[in-house]
Amino acid sequence: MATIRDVAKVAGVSVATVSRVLNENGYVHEDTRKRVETAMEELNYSPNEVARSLYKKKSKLIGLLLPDITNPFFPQLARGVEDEIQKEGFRLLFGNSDEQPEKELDYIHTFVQNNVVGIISATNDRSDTNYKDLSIPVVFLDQTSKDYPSVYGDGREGGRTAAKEMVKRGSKRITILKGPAHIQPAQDRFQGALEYLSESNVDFYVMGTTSFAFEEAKKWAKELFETYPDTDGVLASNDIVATAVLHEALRLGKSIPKEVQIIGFDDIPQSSLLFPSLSTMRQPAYEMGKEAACLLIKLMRKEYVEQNHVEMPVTFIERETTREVEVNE
Amino acid sequence: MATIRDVAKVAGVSVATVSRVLNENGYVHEDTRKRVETAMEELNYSPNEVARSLYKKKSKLIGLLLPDITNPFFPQLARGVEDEIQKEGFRLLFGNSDEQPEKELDYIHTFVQNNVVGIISATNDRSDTNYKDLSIPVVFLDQTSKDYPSVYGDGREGGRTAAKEMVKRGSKRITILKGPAHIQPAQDRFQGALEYLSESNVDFYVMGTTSFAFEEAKKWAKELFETYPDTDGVLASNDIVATAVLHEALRLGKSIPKEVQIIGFDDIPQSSLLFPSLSTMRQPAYEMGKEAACLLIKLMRKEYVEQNHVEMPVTFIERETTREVEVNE
DNA sequence: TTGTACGCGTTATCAC
DNA sequence: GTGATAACGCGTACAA
Repeated sequence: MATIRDVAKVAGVSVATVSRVLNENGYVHEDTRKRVETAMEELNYSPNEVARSLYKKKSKLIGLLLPDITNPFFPQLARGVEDEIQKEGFRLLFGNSDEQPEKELDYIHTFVQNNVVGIISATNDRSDTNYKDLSIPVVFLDQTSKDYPSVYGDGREGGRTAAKEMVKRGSKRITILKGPAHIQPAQDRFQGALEYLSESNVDFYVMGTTSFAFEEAKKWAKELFETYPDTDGVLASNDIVATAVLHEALRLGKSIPKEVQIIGFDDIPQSSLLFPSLSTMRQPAYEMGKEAACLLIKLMRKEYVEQNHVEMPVTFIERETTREVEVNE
Repeated sequence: MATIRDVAKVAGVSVATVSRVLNENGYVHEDTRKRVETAMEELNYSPNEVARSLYKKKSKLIGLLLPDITNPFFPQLARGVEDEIQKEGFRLLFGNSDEQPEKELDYIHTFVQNNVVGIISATNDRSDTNYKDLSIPVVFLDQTSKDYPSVYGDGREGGRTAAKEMVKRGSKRITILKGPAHIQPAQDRFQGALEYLSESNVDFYVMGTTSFAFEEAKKWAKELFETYPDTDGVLASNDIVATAVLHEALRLGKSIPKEVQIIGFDDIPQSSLLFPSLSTMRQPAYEMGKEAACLLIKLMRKEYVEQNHVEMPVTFIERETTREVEVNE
């Protein structure tokens, strides 16, 4: 690895001059610039980011913290973030928290230890205390926050819309699957759905759940149809749970969407591949990632941002687990 | 951020001593150690990884390069890697190459610029030239390599097994979907299947494809049944393609697995959720990730490794797109 | 327009 | 046992 000193020697100048052509600041004669540049070529020089980072107390790294990349909703988010920051020359320091506070704290720690210039976090820690003392910008993703900039889908409205679309399609005894209490977005959707159904004239049940893991979801799906056998519509807290419900309904021989309608949330890639394909509320994950990255970059540059909290639209994706709208309604 | 100097001052010792207790080397009196440790507590000190990295020319970072985390096969790999290296205190510098050589090169560049201690690469660059001049260990993942350590599923045998299982279950006119030419694992599977079918007494067709994207796969699926309408068994190059084939077959009103059997490859999470669920050759992605990480760590520590190339078993997962074995055969 | 010298926070090598 | 001090590679006052 050639250093700036080597380049200086070969070019017959001082390190300061090399640094100047490198960073394109300060005056430097055209001829010397050429000499330096050819020297760089010759030595195949490229500046040491670590030394830079040490001196400037700023790296070109951004920390990305996800609950679990294995959950199909997150790869899209991650790609959105990466594609956006990559354009600006930033790279990703990446970790999964598994929703464990210690892991989360640990990653935040390594982020600052490595001089990251910003953090994007999609974890569900509502306390935010982990981020209190940070001197770098933090953007929360897929999560609302009073104190911090954030990018999230409009869960409340999404929940309302899901409920509305289901009622519009004729379900009369709807079960809402209330997602894990500690996951804010899940609660928002639930609230939205609850609001709408409360105002409507259909019966509904509420069933609590505690995670988004498919294996667990299977159990709730089973429980759902045992406890509320007359359910004719299910508002699932996300697509994974919806998938489990769909499977269970099929297993019980129920006709979908004729006897039971199902609407999921997120529109993860596999939802369109199910059979019947899953009607769902789409969250624009990739765009959300991009948006969060944009926001973070603006924040890092201390540019003015009109809106610290960007709420992304959640749209109904009509597929095969919902019926046609009843026209005479 | 407290520095080592601050700690030294508070503890009334020199930075050298602090460094010694920090790194647990050299002699240091029990009493002074205590003083230093309490000083650290007090200042909430934690060493600056960047400075360390600069001096030692080694960070605690490992570079992970994937083709595309959005492809459902890779999140599992990534998790395997992360879980393993995390235990040893390493963190991930992460990037997607999109199979673009420039991006790949760019990421490798930032990896070395940031003093990573090792690289795990799952890209499909067969040239390997990008990695030639690296002074740090590299492990290829989901990919064979003569020159570099690597971890991969036994594609050849997987391909053979897939073909065998399909023949065993009675398909007589099998179409092999030959995956993209530049993706080695896909070619291995293809070769394996080809081998077996060549030796067997069933007819078969071969159809080329050029990517693993679902939207493209749909077209090939369509083409497949147009070109070879009498196909009664499809050996897909991976689960994404298999899914497309399954959908097309269903669309055409073919009965699965009665008229057409389908076997995928990878066993991505969604395969079990399809309807009918997809029979496939399982690659243990998570374990492969772990294995690659283990290997890399051993390499970094210059420990002896019996085997630079670890081949993981690929197993047949029998689900609903294949029939029962015909007993009287 | 260019060069010198120092500091960024650590670790390691010497003296003491 | 402990303390100066020189690296590590780079950026930047300040001097020339």
